[in-house]
Amino acid sequence: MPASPPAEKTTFRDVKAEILHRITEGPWGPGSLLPGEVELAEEFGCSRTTVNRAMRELSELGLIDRRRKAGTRVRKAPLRQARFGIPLVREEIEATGESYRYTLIARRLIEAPDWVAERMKLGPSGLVLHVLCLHSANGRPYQLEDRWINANALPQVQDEGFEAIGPNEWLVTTVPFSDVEISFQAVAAEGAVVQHLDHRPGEPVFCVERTTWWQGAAMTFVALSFRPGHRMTTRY
Amino acid sequence: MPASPPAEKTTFRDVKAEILHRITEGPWGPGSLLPGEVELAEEFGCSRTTVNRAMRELSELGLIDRRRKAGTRVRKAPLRQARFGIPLVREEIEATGESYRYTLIARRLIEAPDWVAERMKLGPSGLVLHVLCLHSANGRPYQLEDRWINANALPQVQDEGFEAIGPNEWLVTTVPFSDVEISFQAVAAEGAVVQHLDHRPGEPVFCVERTTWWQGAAMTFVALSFRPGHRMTTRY
DNA sequence: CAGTGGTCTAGACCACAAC
DNA sequence: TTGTGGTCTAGACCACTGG
Repeated sequence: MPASPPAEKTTFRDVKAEILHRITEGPWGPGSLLPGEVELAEEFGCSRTTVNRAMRELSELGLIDRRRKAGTRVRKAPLRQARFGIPLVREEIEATGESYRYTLIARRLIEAPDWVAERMKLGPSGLVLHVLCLHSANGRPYQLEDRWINANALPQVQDEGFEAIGPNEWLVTTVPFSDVEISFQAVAAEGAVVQHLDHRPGEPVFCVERTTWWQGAAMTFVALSFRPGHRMTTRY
Repeated sequence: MPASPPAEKTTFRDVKAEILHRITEGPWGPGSLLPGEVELAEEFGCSRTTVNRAMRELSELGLIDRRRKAGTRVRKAPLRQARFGIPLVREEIEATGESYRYTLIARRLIEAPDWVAERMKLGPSGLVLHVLCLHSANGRPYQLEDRWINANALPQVQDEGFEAIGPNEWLVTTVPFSDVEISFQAVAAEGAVVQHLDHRPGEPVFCVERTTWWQGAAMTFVALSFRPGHRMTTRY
């Protein structure tokens, strides 16, 4: 006689997919109340733990709203959130099949200018290493990196010439961080951006700024300017 | 005699925090191999399940790399990823304490122009509802919404005048979606953006484009242009 | 092949919040 | 007060993959 088929267990992925299905195409429209975990566990023939994990993940995705005693409801307006990967420039470029090149433009150890000191919340005598460098794709300018590194907190940075590798790559493998603030904006091209990035003065530039903190102190602040026409894209 | 203290159980949060601590400030530097789940469970006096959840979440955060048989390692270059919330404009504005106002500028039912048809992958005779509207904060223009809605897939949209509420709010409570593509860029101000958003021609504009799909068809495409100086910021 | 993570289970207790 | 989700446990089997 044939052995009974493996009788696959219901996985939390199965449950998650089925609930998702019922939400997007089935009977559970926006605002509706879902059955409790126990009930669903019975229906799906699995343990409550499994249902719980499925629903927890849907909750993290922002599709449902869970409250003790009140139960689980489908969100009326799904929490819209997008995740962006922030790759190393080198990887971003090489991923498209283009060749990557790094060029150091300037490197100075100085007192932080006021605006930088403010951004990084440096006290007086804020010694910083300022590095300006260019990342190119197939020989054409791709991204200009305007980097400021806290030289008091990271004295070893003074031994780095950054002739061959960018501060970006040095930092990620050397400096821990606990907190990152990142912002996107559109600015008008000027100065170094015009000079090194094939921009005409006043032309729109997509710009990313990032401050990295560790133990309450800013380790580094960077302004990244991209070549004309750059887009940052994601799907979810 | 005093009852013995509650003898708090170790939670997965405790474990997560402790591991995080050892990674960022302790002995587990980038690249190092962490103890196995069983070993950690013994050390922390909890079940393997608890350790597993803690490590799974750290893995989702991109801080550690887990592989069967190989064990768990601290990532050399932490996966950089940023999460951006995509709020309704109304909420974004009201959250800052400013007053919100909606203004309909234009509404036309037309054949999709080529560039829109391409974006939304519409076939021939792609009927779309085009809505242009403005979101203001404290009476000043804040965001211009250039919206295209698939009128074949969503015939009921033709009954909506959009005089009082924006297509944005109508859509989120009406149309399900399975897939979203979003992109950010810097563009030069022109046309309606200049006319309605206090931009001078050629001035940089921060622009978000979003296409929303359901069951393989594009439901809507929108281009959002922000007032001068707008920043999109997040922390993680 | 054997070690490590991935997941399921059945049961339990608890915290919160709606009633 | 009581129902619902949040979490822990101890044990089990399995899947992947490195050596």
